[in-house]
Amino acid sequence: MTVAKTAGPPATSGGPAESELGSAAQRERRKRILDATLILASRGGYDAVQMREVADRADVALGTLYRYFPSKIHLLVSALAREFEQTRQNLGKRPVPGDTPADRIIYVLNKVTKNMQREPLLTEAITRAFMFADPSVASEVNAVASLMERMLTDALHDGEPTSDERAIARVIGDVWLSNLVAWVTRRASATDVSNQLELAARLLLR
Amino acid sequence: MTVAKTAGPPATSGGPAESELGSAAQRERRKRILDATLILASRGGYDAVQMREVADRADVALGTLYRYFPSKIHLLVSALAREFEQTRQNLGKRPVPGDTPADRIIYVLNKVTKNMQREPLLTEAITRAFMFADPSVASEVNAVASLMERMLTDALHDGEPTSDERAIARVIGDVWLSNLVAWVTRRASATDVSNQLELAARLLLR
DNA sequence: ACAGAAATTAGAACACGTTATAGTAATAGC
DNA sequence: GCTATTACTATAACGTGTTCTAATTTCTGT
Repeated sequence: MTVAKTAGPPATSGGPAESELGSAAQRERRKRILDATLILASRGGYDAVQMREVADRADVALGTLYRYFPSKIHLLVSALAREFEQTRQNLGKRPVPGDTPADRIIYVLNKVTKNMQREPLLTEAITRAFMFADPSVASEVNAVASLMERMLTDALHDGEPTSDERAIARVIGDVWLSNLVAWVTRRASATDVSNQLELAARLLLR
Repeated sequence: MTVAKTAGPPATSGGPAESELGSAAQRERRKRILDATLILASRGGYDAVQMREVADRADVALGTLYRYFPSKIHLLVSALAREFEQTRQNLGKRPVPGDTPADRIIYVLNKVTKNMQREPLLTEAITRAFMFADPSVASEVNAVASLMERMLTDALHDGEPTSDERAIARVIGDVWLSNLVAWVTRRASATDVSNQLELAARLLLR
């Protein structure tokens, strides 16, 4: 006889403002978990993020880890979301340099790409999780995707983007993602990625 | 003391013509393995492709399966390569209909997309494998990627594509891949995918 | 302050990809 | 044909993601 699930802990997905869910202790736990995840990921990539190890480092029981993040994929994608949020805030601080929309987009893309090259193993871990996600992670993945889209449309100009611009941003986001995957699997070098992105931006924004 | 690896069986990766590697019995085994893989994948998706089950159905020992395909990912990507090869041959039979390059590209994209929607679980299995691949699968992945690129440049017109055209084809391939992933994870509907692809094609080929 | 509910813990248990081992069959070079 | 090498089989074993259980702690409402 199946029993209704318990109410559950701070939901993983993207409610209004994650920072205010649950008690202080719970927010602390969540933070420790994500911190441990990022440390392990930057040191050893996807394979090094082992659930038992994450739980240990975060000082929570394995069961608790799973209560907060129902799978390794959820965990990594959520970690990505947190990082991304931060990147975007950093970018948002000052206006994007560049004279044309294409230049500004390329600037943003290069910035993000360089960021990821600084932590290749972290990028590998997170990218693979992102790409391996199944429907149960859809909301987290969508959160990241629309963050990306917003980052790109913001680079085009101030204010609301037109629907054409949003389409362009999405296409560029797609190209970026594909190239990220290619880079992670070493099918493309860093300069390959830059070139491809620049080329795509110029093709779309001419 | 590490001993040199044995010569090994029919290599998985993309030599000149796969069909002629190894003895007839080996080619048979390889075929049975890939057939079993596709059957399981179409029935239950990625998770249903279990190595023990594949080996059973293909009437080979588990060890043999691993001798032919060093991992589940290799297996699925190789299965994809075989299918893709076939799709391309089907497409190649008659000239692509459509008056403009954009129309022809869109035609091809819709064709491929419809194909994949006919076997959603198979597509899910294969897409996830493709996206989860690590550097050790790079050559197989590259083989599929360039097949895709060729399919798209062929749709533009006869003969050798210019470098701009190849860039466009690659961008469209990227968009296609991203949308495929989105479709598989149910973040995008079939019509979403069609629309996105059409939009991208028009933006790039105007 | 207390009872009941929910969350957390420690640890066993399970599933499936992968690796390792020992024995048997097929094959190739002579 | 004979033997050394290679391929294959059957099966056990291991690692890590995930689930389950029982006991304990923390929280919540009164």
